[in-house]
Amino acid sequence: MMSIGEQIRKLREAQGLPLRKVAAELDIDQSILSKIERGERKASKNQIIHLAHFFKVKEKDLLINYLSDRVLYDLIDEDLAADALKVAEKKIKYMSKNKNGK
Amino acid sequence: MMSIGEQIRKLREAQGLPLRKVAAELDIDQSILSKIERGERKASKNQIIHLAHFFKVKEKDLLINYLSDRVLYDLIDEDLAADALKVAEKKIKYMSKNKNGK
DNA sequence: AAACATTTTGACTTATTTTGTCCAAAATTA
DNA sequence: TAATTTTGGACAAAATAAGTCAAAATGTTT
Repeated sequence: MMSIGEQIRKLREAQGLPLRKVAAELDIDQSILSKIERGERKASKNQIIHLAHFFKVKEKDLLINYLSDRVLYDLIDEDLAADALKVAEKKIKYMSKNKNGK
Repeated sequence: MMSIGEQIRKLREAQGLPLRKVAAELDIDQSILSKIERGERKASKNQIIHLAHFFKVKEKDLLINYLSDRVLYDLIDEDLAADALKVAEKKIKYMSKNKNGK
């Protein structure tokens, strides 16, 4: 279990690529990618998808990690975080049971 | 189980108060409160706390509902939502186990 | 139905946050 | 130490969010 930033860095280093190369692929400055990897900035969903293709891993794997990080970001410093997550799960279940995703 | 907006509206109507009154309490225009109640706008955390005091309900009750809604907002339209929530829970547990909340 | 109160809608403005560029300093590697 | 890579920060641009205001719509009384 690791953050999306850590995961990206691991993938990049596994290929021995510098920030510069991967950043160019995403068409952003290398400093931003550096910040994304260290959790100082958030990536966009499109960037995550792009990286999944580039590194040849399943979109799903990166996206789940990405989305869970975003969720945690909302709950940072909240001691009700765990409770809120539980309620969110119930709401999700309720929604997907009754409605067609609306 | 209901959204934070629905909950606020229920509380307000239970007191027979018009939007105008409660909005004045929050020091915002009534149109915004209307939108908050219908989920068209998001309330701030401070507004939620203010409302909890005003309606004399536990902060915790409103906050959990509020936070879970925010989490869902991130995950709307994501079919990986349920998976992401599960991972988020694991991360939360991991964090609160090892670290002091940092 | 007229009058009144409340709620909703939308056009518009202002703040705030996010996302990025650029470049230099720091760190790492050769 | 020279070259390469990574990080940090000042700044700009873009996107998002939050608000005001007034009019339209809806609901309620008399």
